[in-house]
Amino acid sequence: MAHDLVGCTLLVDGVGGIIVETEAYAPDDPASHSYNGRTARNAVMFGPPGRLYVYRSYGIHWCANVVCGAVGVGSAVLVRAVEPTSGIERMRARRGVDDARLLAGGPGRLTQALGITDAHHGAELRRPPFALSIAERGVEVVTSTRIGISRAVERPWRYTLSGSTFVSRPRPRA
DNA sequence: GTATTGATCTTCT
DNA sequence: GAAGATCAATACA
Repeated sequence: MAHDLVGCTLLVDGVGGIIVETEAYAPDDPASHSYNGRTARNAVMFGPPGRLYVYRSYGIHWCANVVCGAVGVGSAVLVRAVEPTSGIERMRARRGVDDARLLAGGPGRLTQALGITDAHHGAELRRPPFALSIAERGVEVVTSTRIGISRAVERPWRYTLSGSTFVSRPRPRA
């Protein structure tokens, strides 16, 4: 799922772009919020796939995940970066920056640029205001280790669009 | 260019 | 009480 989401287009109320960076989080994964079982915060991860799991990160930002797998599994894909294609001026207004790479390059930036908050927690991605369209064929995806975590660091579950300059960190940290 | 730190909510120990 | 799926501002090289 995480691999296939790269290259797809994600819009919220017409604002968004091409997903260029994702990370996978699995139930048996110490870095996953679902690792210690179901809680009030992560309950959406254990629900039906295709919904949005939104959580507060470091007390400041929102981060957006696509719930996948089956009901009761507890698996999700963190959307880490988008290449802006639609509603760029609205993103600039929300973010207060000019550089397109800083509009939605990073999980916290992305939610701010697309206007995603806890109000969208549990929402279905197939229904408005969301729009998720399939990738074109021939998308080249690079696999690397995840970033920003301290547990299960070795798992190669980060997926980026080959050659994209809109990822949160161009080079995976060594 | 890299390094350090403050912001400040939720969960886990 | 500490740590965390982060970002931006500041200080240095």
